[in-house]
Amino acid sequence: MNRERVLEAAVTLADEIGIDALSMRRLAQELGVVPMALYKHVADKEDLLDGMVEDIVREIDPPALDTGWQDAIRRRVLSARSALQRHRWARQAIESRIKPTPAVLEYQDSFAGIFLAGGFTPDLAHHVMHALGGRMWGFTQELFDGSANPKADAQPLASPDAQAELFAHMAALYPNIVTIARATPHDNDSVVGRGCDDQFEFEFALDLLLDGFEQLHRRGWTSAR
Amino acid sequence: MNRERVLEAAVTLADEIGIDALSMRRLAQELGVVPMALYKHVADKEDLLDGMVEDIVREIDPPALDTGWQDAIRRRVLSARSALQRHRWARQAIESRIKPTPAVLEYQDSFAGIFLAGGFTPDLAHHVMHALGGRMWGFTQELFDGSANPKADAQPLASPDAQAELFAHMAALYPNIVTIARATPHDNDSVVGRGCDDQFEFEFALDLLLDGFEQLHRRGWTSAR
DNA sequence: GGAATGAAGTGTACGACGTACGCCTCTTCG
DNA sequence: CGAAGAGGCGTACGTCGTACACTTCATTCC
Repeated sequence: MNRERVLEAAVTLADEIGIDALSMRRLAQELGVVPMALYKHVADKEDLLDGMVEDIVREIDPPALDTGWQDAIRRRVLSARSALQRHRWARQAIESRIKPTPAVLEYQDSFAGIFLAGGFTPDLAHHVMHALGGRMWGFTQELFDGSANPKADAQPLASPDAQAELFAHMAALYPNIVTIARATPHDNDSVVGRGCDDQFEFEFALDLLLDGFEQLHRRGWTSAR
Repeated sequence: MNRERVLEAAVTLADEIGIDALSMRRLAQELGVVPMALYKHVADKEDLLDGMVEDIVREIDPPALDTGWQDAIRRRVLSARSALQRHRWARQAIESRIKPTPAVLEYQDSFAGIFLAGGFTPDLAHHVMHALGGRMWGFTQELFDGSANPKADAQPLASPDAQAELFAHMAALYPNIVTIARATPHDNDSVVGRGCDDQFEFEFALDLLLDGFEQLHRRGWTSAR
């Protein structure tokens, strides 16, 4: 057993039971070993999580070299997104990290490299990377997306009557939300439920930003310091 | 003692010691009461956190009525931002919520209302709200901003020699990051440290998005469904 | 060949944590 | 006055991360 095996087991275990249910004890059990044995390969739980994030980041495709910056960024981000979708816990794990680790720095560096190679000034490259924010990692901050949390199972689905009443209630309290919800295809049954196409929303915002970047770039934008 | 007092105490305690250090036991102690007493006013810890988030959301200014949508949104978002800056733990707390609560729904509803009143179709309003994502709450997903975590104190600050060596090391491994870091004013001493003006970055991205929204709106953009 | 070394795994134990469950002590009201 | 219910208390259980001291056991060096 070595660090690699521990991290690998942790990743697949987190895939199965979620990051909150992942404990040192549970992981040790999975590896057929006593809990304290893990500490020979991992400094503490924080270090374990750091390592897990590193593993995920390394799953992201390297940047494409044969295209313009805009396409390269776009592809890279979408690759990151698909990695994060293979491991639903990863968003939360990434957000909880406090110190950058080598793989993460490397990722950010190559990201910066794409912009610089595309002719961006370091100044502009800096700001656009901030603007991308979490989107650089393939996620937006979606509030209340139960998908990340396994215990957000679909509840028993109330009777049609109760559902109609709930709807009326919502419409009275939150008319604008209901207006918007009505305008979106509701494959799902609930009013508040996610009838949204996450991928579409993600690309919508991403492209909006990328186009904005392109305009600033063309205009030779610079921060007035 | 009542729910209100409990929530209020929880909020100020979290302001002081951070959200991770906030335990039911610690909170009870602060209120001069035995831990189990809290459970008469709060269903469980999740409920406590829900309530705390509600309190914070209610601190956000109501929308301005005498301006265009763009200004109204901008002001509201910046108001949310300042609320979240008064309570550093709030971002993490918000992100950890799983079910929307009334104050949160109300906030989102009034947000939607601004777009709709500004002439946005429900379709476009829907997508732009997704695009704002966490920015609607006044934060971007800043990775590794130790500010949220009190234990990320400035470390002893290595000797100039060691610092130069670290710098050379960074430059070798992460040339692009260093290039960018060099181009930004480094009030701070560390290479990786935050020499960034968070407020500027936030508004940069916000305005980029708002301008993008405006263009889509003018062009009568609609999702091709 | 035998002792020293060090890495890998074990066992026990401690101090947190959230909270179930039952009890007590008031206030309120008929 | 007596019943009821609300608010606070005490104890206890199971879980967590991990400190610390121990046993193995393979490798290395004389």
